[in-house]
Amino acid sequence: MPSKTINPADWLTALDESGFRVTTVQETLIDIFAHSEYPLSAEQAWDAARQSRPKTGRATVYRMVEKLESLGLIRRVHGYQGCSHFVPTLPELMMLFICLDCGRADYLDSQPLDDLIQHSEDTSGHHITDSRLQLFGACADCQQNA
Amino acid sequence: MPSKTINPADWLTALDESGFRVTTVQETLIDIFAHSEYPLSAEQAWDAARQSRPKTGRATVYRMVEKLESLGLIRRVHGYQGCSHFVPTLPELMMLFICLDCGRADYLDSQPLDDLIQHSEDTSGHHITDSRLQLFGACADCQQNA
DNA sequence: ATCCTTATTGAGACGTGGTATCAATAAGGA
DNA sequence: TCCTTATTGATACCACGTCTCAATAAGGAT
Repeated sequence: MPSKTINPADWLTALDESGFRVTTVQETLIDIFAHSEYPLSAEQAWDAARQSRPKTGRATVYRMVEKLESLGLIRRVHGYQGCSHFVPTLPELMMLFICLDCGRADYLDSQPLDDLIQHSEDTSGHHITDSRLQLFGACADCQQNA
Repeated sequence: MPSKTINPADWLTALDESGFRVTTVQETLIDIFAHSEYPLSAEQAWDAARQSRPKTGRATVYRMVEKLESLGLIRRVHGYQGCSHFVPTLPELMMLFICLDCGRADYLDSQPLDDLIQHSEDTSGHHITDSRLQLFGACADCQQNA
């Protein structure tokens, strides 16, 4: 499982540059998402947030998740315990693999997907503007330990 | 947009052969899903069902959707107005394209996806057991009429 | 055709995930 | 330090989906 290189400070900068105020809830939630190896739901993030910041409100967490997603900092994982879990986005690595044993996310080079999209456009005549691909299975580690 | 070849009678046969009783609600709902060119939510299917069969219950529709999905007769569309819309499954054509203009579903040959998965397994060492791919954009027709 | 068993249904209560409202709080520029 | 206003927290609310259970209706046996 490759190590992730995510810097919470960059996320705060991104929020700041988008014209949002930087608050303590944000720092808390960004820390939670940026450091999670596992897909997290808003509800789970709320639980986590209240451990260090008990008065954190539920709506705030949902608003924050929406904001982080719209800024492209976190991505929704479709089909892992529903469609409401999120993982941090890694730039340039858009293909997402989730291990169904340990639950961890892995990021794969998106070039094959880009190629697939190009090929599909060429053969179908459609103009493809958005895609989502989710891969599930057993990661290399879990296969070995099975 | 290629025409679909879906036969509602086959769906009833599939239910019958799976040991389920064949009922009038089923016929109604199968007709609705099998003939829809657009992704349909359970709620929408419920509305449609009550037009011809007013006493149809909500839970029944949800149960039926679950059954049809588990039999592989309909597929969930991820990321088009949420993740709770369904389209009929076309065997062998697993890649799904949704036009964001007209909303219609189109089915693409899944070979490129199979290749992508094979390639990802080879390069990542993960064993991939499940995948979902959704493509969105403007279909050939809508591009022309734009 | 009729009966009998039991899967399926319909109605409505319920639960959960997510949103809207609004007064209170706190960023951060003046 | 003050002032404006974005953000927050509490809570009411809503939508989607599930559970329960008595009533219904498939469909095999007679």
